[in-house]
Amino acid sequence: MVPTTPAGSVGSAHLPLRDLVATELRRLILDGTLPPGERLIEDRLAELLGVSRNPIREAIRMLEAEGFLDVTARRGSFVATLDASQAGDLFEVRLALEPLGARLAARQAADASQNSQPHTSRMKQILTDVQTSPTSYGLDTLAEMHTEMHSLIFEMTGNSYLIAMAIPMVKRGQWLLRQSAPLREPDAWSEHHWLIAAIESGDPELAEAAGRHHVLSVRGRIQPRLDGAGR
Amino acid sequence: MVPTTPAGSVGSAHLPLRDLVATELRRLILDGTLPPGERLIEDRLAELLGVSRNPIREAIRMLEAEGFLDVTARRGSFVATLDASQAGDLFEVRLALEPLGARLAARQAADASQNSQPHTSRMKQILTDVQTSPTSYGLDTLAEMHTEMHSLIFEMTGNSYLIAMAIPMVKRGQWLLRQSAPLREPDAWSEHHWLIAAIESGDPELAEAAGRHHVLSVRGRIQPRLDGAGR
DNA sequence: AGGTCACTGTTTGCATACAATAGACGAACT
DNA sequence: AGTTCGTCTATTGTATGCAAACAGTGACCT
Repeated sequence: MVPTTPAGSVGSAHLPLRDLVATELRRLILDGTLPPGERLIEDRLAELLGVSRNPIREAIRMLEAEGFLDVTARRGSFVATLDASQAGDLFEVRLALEPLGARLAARQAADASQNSQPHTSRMKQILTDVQTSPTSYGLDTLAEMHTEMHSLIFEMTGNSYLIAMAIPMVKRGQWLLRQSAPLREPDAWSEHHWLIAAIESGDPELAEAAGRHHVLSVRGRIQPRLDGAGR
Repeated sequence: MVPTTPAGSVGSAHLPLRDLVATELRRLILDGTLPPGERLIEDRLAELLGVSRNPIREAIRMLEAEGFLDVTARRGSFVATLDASQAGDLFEVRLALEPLGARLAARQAADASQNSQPHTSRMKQILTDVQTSPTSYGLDTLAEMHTEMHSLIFEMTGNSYLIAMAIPMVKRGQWLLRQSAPLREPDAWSEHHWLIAAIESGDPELAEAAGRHHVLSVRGRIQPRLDGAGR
C-alpha cells in the first residue's frame, strides 16, 4: 500500500489501513484471486499490501464477521468455501430478507414520493446501462453493478439494522454469482425491472412479492449448477 | 491477563485473548456496566482486563461487526445506543428471521423425530426452570436464559448462515430486554411454551406463525416503554 | 512395515514501542 | 469579549519484536 497517496493520505480524511486492507481482501476474494479454501498467511498479506500485520489482523476479524473467512484459533484463516449446502442456507435467509427489503423500500417510495428518490433513479440508471450495452462490461463489473443495485434497495429502506445485515449478505451472493455466473443472461436483468417498478409503485405487498419472486428465480437458475455436493 | 491460569492456559485448548475479551466486553455491555454511549478507551480496557491493546482492538472489530459498538476512525469506539427508532428496525428484521428460524427448526424436528432432540429438551428444561421458580433468578440470568432459548431455535435449524446472522441479533434483543425488561411477567414466558410446542410438532407453517406471533407480542410489550423518540 | 517421538521451520498470538491525529486549553491578537 | 492560532496531552493508528503453538520431517523403536 506504499505511499501512493491513498486517496487523501495526509491530514484528516483518510481511512485506517484496516479498512483499506479489508476492502482489498474483499475484492481479491470476490474476483477469485483468492479462491475458496485458500489459506491467508498474515506475513505474506502484509508484505503484499505493504503494511504491518496489525491492520491485516484487524481486517481479518472484520471479514470473518462478514463470513468471507473461516478462522481457526492458532491455525490460520482460510477463504470461506461455499458448497451447495451453504448456498442453500444463504438463499433461505435471503428469501426472508429480500422481500422485507423490497417491502420497506416501497413504503419509503410511497412516503417520500414528492421529493426526488436518488436510490430509485440510480437503480434505473444501472439497469439502463446494462441493458443498452450488455456486452461492454466484464463479469466482475456486472457482479458489482448487481451488488450495488440490491444494496440500494436495502439502503433505501432506511432500516440501519437491516442494512448492516443485508449488505454483507448481498456481497456473499455476488460471490456466488461470480462463481456460477448467469449474469450474462438477459432474463437475469430484466427481472430487476419488475422489482424496481414494484418498489417505485409504493405498494409494499407488490414489492414484497416481487422480491420473493426474484430470489426464487435466482435460486432456480443457480441451484442446478451447484449439484453434486448436496446437503 | 497475568498468569492466573485463564481456564485452560497451557497446551492447546485455550481461546485467544481476543475471544475472551470480546466475551467479557459483551457481558459488560449487556449487563449495563458499560452503558450506551460510553466511550471505550483501549488503554483503560487493556489495563482493566490485564492484556495488551492488540487483543482489545481485535475484539473491538468483532463487536463492531455485531453492532454493539459504533466506531469512528481516529475518534474512538462507543457503546452503541438503541433508541426507539433502532429498536423498531431491529424488530422489523426479527419479524422476518424469527418465523424463518421456527419454520426450519420445525422441519428439523419432523425430519429427525426418531432420534433424541437435544435442542428441544434443553429448551423445555429452561422453560420449566423459569416457570417452577420464577423469582429465584436475577434479571441478568433471566435475560441470558431467554437468549439461550432463542439461540437454540436457530441452532436447531442447522442453517449456518442463519445462525451466524441471528445469534448476534438475539443478543441485541437481550440487550433491549435488559433495558426495558418485561422478563418478570409470566406471560412473557408462557408464550414460549406455544412456540416450542409448535416447533416440536414438526409443522413448519404452525411454527412460523408461532414465531411471528411471538415477535409481535414482544414488540407490543416493549414498544410502549420506548416512546418519546419515535421515528 | 507401522507407529511414536523428538526436532525444526513456519505461522499465529501477544506485547511493546513509536508515530500521527483529535480535542482541549490558553495566549495573543482584534 | 470574542476569535484565532499555537501548543500540549490523551488516544488511536501502525510497526516491530518475541514467545507459543502447530505441522512437517526424519530417526528410532516395536
